[in-house]
Amino acid sequence: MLYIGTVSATGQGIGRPRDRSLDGAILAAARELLAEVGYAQVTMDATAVRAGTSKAAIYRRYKSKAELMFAAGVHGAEANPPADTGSLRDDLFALGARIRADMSAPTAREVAPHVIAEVVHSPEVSQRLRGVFVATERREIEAILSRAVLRRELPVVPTVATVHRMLGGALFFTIMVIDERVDDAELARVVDALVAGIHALVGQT
Amino acid sequence: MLYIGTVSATGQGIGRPRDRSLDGAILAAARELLAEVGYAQVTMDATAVRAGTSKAAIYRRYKSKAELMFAAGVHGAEANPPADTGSLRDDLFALGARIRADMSAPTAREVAPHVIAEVVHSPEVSQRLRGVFVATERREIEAILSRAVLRRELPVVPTVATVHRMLGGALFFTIMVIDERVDDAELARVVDALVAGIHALVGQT
Amino acid sequence: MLYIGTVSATGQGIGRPRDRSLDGAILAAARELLAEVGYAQVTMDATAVRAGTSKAAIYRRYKSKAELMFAAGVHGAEANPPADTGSLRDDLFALGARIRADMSAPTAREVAPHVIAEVVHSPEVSQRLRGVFVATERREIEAILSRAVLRRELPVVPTVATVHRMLGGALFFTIMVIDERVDDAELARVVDALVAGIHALVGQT
Amino acid sequence: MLYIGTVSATGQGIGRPRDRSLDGAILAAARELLAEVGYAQVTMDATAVRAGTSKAAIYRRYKSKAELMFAAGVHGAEANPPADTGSLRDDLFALGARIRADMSAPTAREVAPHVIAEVVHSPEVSQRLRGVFVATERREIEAILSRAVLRRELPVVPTVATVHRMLGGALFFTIMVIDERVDDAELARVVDALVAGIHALVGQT
DNA sequence: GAATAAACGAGACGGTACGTCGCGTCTTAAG
DNA sequence: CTTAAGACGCGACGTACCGTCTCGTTTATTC
Repeated sequence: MLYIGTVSATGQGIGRPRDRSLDGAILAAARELLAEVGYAQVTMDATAVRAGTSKAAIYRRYKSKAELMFAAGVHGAEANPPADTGSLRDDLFALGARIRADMSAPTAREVAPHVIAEVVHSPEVSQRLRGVFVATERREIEAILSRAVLRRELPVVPTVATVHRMLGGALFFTIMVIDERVDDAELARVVDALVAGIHALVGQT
Repeated sequence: MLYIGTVSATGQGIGRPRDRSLDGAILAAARELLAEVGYAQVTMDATAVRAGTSKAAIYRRYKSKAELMFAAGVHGAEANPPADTGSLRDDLFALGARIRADMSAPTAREVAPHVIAEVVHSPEVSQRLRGVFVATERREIEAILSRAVLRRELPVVPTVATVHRMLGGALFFTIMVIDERVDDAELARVVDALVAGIHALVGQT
Repeated sequence: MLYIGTVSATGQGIGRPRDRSLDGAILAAARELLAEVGYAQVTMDATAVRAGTSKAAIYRRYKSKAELMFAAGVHGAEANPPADTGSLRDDLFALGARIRADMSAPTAREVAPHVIAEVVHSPEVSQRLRGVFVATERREIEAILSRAVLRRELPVVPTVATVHRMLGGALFFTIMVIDERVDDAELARVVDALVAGIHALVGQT
Repeated sequence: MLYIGTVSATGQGIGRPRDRSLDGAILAAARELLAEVGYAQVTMDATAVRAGTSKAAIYRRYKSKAELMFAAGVHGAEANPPADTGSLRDDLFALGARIRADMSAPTAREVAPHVIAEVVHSPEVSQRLRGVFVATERREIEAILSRAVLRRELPVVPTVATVHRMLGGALFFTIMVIDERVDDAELARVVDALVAGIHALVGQT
């Protein structure tokens, strides 16, 4: 879900080459600890020990604990846009189901609050968040809405940001803040209401 | 907005009574520092100095920095339910505007992420959050929806939780996560879509 | 052994009179704790609780922890000069045995090091120590030596301070510093050597 | 004079080696502060600042303030046994003069009381004290007495411990407890008495 | 008998130091 | 040049204790 990205250059060239297997070991160790003890209790020392390496190796790859945690909180950030289901309603449901899954991942639940805590202080984090994560979701929503227009379900594409807010917000808020699970029935209610809202936004009664 | 609550007992009874003026001084100091330097940079020592007291006095009232920050992040938690505006749409707009204001407060923006970070680990925090903050908002929404039913705008009261998720979620997500401001026009779009969604939920076309 | 003395005035006169039973309760509590946990681990709060009273009552009697500990470390400071045994050697042995007993008392062993730690910094403590404790012992030694002169064991009274240093020092050093017990045989050796030394000091071969 | 010894392992081997220059800086800082403000007023923070380092570096070397103070109270513990002066009396005077100097050192006067305060509670401290400090002095006294036997001043070597008690005790007691200076005349009196006592111990009239 | 004045218990208060912990950097030897 | 190991500077945390204070209450003496 989140993708904030690592920072360090590859370091290819002269000298001893970087041990690529450490990349995975470090991330795996970080993810495990994240899930086991939680963000605040993860320490760089413990991560290094778990990964069978040293702090120096970690700091050569991530410039801070926050960077490492961000990286560890990311699934793969791979763009796997849900396929066309044939209707606006089902497309939104499929997207909602994927977002729900992403947000429910333990590592995501650990890391997300700390990312949004930094948003206020770091324009850079704020921009990376919008540029990668938000932009991806909005692109997917735009694709879904465009398909609906092609399908003649909608006359025009409504404000993408508004749709995004309502779908993503409802899920984020419920899962992260209210700490409730979203079952399929509830997701269906949200999506149904959202579809009605979308029609209202584009001026259909 | 947030109310997590202090923990310490009142201490009434025998012995020197708590200096009630310190309660305010400590909270004020914490709020000022929170707004000035941000959650992570607030220190208990600095708070004590700013409040003109000592760490011991703070720890007599809050059992950790987190508790103090939570308390400081609370506005007043006063229930000031928006008055009846005469229509469902305007009632929701007014409520949305108040929630927007609460969430935009600097102290709330600082503290909220840390609260939701603890939700996963502390059932107690989770319950306090739901029991106070969420319950209050849902009660207000229920009142609004009930008035709409009385007004014959709606045939029955729809699922309150769903409405809450969509309104609160859209605002929280936009303000805290996406880090965008919500102007009146955008709030109107959200509320309009939500009203349409509410009608859909209760089975009107 | 040590007598440093309490400080507070009696407080007789108008108002509620001091509860004299507290005097004993406080001292007893302090002595018990001193023996149980040691000087550093005795706290004023614990002493108050043990004595069934409050810190205020203690601080009305002693102006600091050090004062209380000093008082608690004192036996009775009662002057009970050993009776005339009939010979210099036996008089010194009897005195040595009493000093040995005083120094071996658990409370004395706890308090004495802290008293001598203050000697360097507080001329007042230094003077009180010399004026009460040292002066008493030297008076006793002078009495013993005078009796020996009367008995014709010695031609004149030697330097009292030197005799005091050697007897008191040997015992203090062995018990407090070297942490060895002084049995009667060893005490006898010390006293015998001291008697010979005394004769040397007054010029007898 | 006192040697209690540091505790931490050398830390030789892999990893960044201990900065040996810090060892000296920390000890020097501790000694300075000890002499300037006294044991109780020395703080670990101030010591760290004075040494140009951090508390962590100190605690890596000493496991508590007491350990550091003990180490700082030690002169050099270098065994510099006084040379043969040609007579028992002068050998003892020379040794007494050196002990007097050691005990008069400000750091020793500060630390010694606290060491002997711990003797009662810590068998380890008690043993270290006896094993290093007492053993060294007794070895020196034994050497002196053996030379006297070779010189035919004495028929046999008397009980070393008794001689040690009387010499060391008289000095310790006078300097640390009674808080009086020991001038050469007084030291001579003590030594003369002691020599007579030694002869008595070995059976000469 | 009421007023006064101080002792009492309980416990909060300001201050200060302790010892611990984690971050991110630096330094070594080994590869 | 990377790695493993671990020391380093920094700075905050939460705890503990001292000696003071502020209450409400109790207990004598004085008016």
